[in-house]
Amino acid sequence: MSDRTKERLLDAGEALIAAEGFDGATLRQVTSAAGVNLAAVNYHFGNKEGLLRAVLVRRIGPINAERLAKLDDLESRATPPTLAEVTEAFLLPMLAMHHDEKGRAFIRRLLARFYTDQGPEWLPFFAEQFEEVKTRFGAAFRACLPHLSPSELMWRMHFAIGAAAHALADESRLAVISRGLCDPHDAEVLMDELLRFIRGGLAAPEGESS
Amino acid sequence: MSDRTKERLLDAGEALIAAEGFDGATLRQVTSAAGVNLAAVNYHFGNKEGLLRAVLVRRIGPINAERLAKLDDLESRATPPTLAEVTEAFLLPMLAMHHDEKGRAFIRRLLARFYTDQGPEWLPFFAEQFEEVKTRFGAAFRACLPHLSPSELMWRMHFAIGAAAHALADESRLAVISRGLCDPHDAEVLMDELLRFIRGGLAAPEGESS
DNA sequence: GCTAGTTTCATACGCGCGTTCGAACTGGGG
DNA sequence: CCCCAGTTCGAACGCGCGTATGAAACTAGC
Repeated sequence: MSDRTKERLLDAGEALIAAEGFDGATLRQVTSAAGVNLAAVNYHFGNKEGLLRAVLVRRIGPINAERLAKLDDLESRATPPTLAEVTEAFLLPMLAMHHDEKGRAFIRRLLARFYTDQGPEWLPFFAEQFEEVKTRFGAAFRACLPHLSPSELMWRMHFAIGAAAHALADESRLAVISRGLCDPHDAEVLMDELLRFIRGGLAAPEGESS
Repeated sequence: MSDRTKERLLDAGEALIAAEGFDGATLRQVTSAAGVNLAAVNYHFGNKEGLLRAVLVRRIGPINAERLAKLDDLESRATPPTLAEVTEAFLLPMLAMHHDEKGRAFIRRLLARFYTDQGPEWLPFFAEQFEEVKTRFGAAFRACLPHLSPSELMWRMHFAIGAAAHALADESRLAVISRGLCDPHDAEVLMDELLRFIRGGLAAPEGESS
């Protein structure tokens, strides 16, 4: 049965690429962890990069679907959504993955890393994966923040994503610099603080020009 | 002359590691770009990782020195520094590097990337490099934001660094998602918007607990 | 129970990597 | 003039990588 092998490869590939990075994880490690033959990756995914694409798509798809579903809910109500609600609809589906170990590993070492780290060759891939989310949430944020110019809103969404990606990617730096005061694994506090910071940043007074 | 070779290696190493990543850049590329023998890296820096450390130290040192100098200036005045001033003292030395091509490449692909991307084995290195900056600026921010609990301040500094690292690391994503509305290379606008966002985030209302 | 198609397997190839080593070179002090 | 410590050089080693290939094993339909 082919599906079994494919799934095992996706699982092992996700875990190992998350742990070691795309270059760091070798096909020998992946196939051996999956309990399949070395050649299986090339048979099922063409090559190593094909495996990475499949791993990313499998995780990103559901997250973005949930984001859009939450936004649908908000927009189907009588009253227009607030900034806090739109922000939550955007961030919660990602933060929810923090609850299980595998999801956390994926988001930290794969999604956040690749989103920060991507070479230009991955831009079309990400643009396609996030196209609908970007459009829909851009409009929703604009409705909450009518005082911002379009470009200013784009800048701030960009910064917000950066803050989120960085916070999610962090495993231990925060614990070290805060001397144990903050625990980056505590998803609830993280979400709380992150939402507050991002709302504050998004809602900051507009600049004088443009 | 040894210093010449060392410097050429640092220059070439910085450029190539920034362009290709640490794993991606090969010693053959680096030494050939530097016009020196392949073995020179191992002679002068011990091994490939030694070269990376030297590259990082050469750039990070002056940035942090300038940060602290700016903070000294602020604190030697009669009136206590404002949040905006402390934020600028922290961010400007990094953003100033955006003005020349090499500095930009370094900060984007090396500093931002490594700060996000570091494995646990690099934590002591970064902790040592940033120890004084963290302590001094932590105190300065706390003086500006007395309503925040220590842990809440740490979280927000963490998010602020994430937003900055992400914004600095970006080469073209913002231009794509904004459909050309925003130019991530425009250091002046970037600084302006980033400062505004971060001030807004840092100054957000405090949470109810802890 | 044979056959055609799909999937898995063992194995090998070629390549480029980081590192090593001893010889060749260099220039300033005896 | 030569010596010697510091530096550069060419060449090689061993290794692990991604990929390719062809045979073996499996799975259904007739």
